[in-house]
Amino acid sequence: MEEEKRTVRAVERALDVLLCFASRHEWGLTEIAGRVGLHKSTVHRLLATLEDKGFVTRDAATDKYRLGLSVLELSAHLFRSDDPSVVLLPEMEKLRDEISETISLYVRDRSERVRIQAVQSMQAIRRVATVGARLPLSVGASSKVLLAFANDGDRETVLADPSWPAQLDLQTFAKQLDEIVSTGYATSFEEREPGAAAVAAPIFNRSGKLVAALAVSGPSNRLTPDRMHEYAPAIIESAHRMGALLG
Amino acid sequence: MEEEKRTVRAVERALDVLLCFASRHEWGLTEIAGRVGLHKSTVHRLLATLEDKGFVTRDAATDKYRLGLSVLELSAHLFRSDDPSVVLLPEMEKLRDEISETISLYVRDRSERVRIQAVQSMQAIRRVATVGARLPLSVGASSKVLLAFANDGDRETVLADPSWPAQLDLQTFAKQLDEIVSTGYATSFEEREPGAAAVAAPIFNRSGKLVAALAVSGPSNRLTPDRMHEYAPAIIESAHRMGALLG
DNA sequence: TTAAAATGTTTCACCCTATGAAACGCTGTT
DNA sequence: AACAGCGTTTCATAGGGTGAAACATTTTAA
Repeated sequence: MEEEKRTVRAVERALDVLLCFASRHEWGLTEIAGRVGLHKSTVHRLLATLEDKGFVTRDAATDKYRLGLSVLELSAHLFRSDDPSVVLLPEMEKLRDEISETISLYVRDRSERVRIQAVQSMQAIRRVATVGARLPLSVGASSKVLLAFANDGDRETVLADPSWPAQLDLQTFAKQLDEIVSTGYATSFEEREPGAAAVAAPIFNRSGKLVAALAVSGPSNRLTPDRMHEYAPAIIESAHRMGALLG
Repeated sequence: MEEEKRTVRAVERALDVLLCFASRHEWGLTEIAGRVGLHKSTVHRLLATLEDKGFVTRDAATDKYRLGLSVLELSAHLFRSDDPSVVLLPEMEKLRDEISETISLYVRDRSERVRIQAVQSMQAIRRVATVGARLPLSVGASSKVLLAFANDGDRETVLADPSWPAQLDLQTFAKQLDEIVSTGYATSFEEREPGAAAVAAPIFNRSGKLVAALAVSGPSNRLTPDRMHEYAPAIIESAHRMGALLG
């Protein structure tokens, strides 16, 4: 039970502080202290360090903390030219132009998924998808794709995760995933967000490894179940073409 | 001389490690240790912590370290809808369409400048400007604008900075800056990069505070000195309009 | 094939340094 | 004027970060 961790506590805490800014732009010192469960003076020191290195700044007006320019600097180097989010962008735009709905690209990160790329529909009513969003793996079409086509080991690890919602019946969920494997795509209708629906298909690289989920999402009155199944073949085909572009 | 620093050493070091990735995508442990001047085992622990929190990942193939998805997550929250880089984007695009050269937006950060927004020229030969780039404050049109229109205090602080290039004659440089204040804009011709030229004008917010520099840059054979002076009025006017949009 | 070099990983004893309680200063509110 | 809320600073304590060294593993050289 000892679970030796070879990490640095002070750094862990500082990064927790930094990650507060993934859910809100501006934080006060006391707010952060409350959220991360540390003493004010500790957080104060951590923030001073983060500020010194440019990872946070203080808003001139409100005096509250915000993300700093070092984050921007790093984000410029996040992706290489051969990364999925770069390589697949043109194909995503093509699919968007074909279907006229918002296209997202998700990868699994432990027991969550992260949207690593998005191109927006140009319709007046549209799904707006922000790159970088971290979402649960338990709901949504792309979640189910990422789980359904994962290695058995990965799938089990995720489902056994303590953060997994207990009310979900694992039996029926697993059956649902197996169904997705056989049809080759997944749909969700007002599953995570009311008024929104999505279709998703897996992207495998040339070695056959699941790399990402390609999702089409939009308002549920336009993206009806019928319409989604109608789009599915085009999405799967697009996902195939994308896979061929990856190492 | 003691200069009490109320920062956390371990965190400082971890952030230094992280900042390595601002100059290159992939790093090996030993490389990083050499760069930041720490022992392998120390860096190993710091990297383990950063990895645990998702700030770095290890490339499946090379086993080297890369930036992780937490950085992407944070970068999505870098700017609020009322931040310059967001508010000024449409006006930047307008200027780009008018002049057909790449437009950049810079802010000063201590003794450097950071490109916080950019829209690219659509010409075949163009200046490519990446958002997040950190550049010296000693050369380039926007540098001179950011210094020329800064508070006297700020200007002096920067020029007194130990990182300031010693070979630059402060007398003539200061005179140059004063000239820029009177003309209202600055130019640079193959100053920082051979083959590149730029014109820049200051953006003041409604309170009259210098917030950013607006720069037009392109290849020096197209953006000749004559052409730059010709463009200047339009750039200044655009910068004025931008300032009116800022609090 | 062996030897050597380089890279990443783990252990461990020492002592530096991160920690949180408490007190302080400041600003705005009642 | 009294109060509440926030950020800042100080300080004694012990908990934890540190780097040397040894180990494991892969890559390069001979």
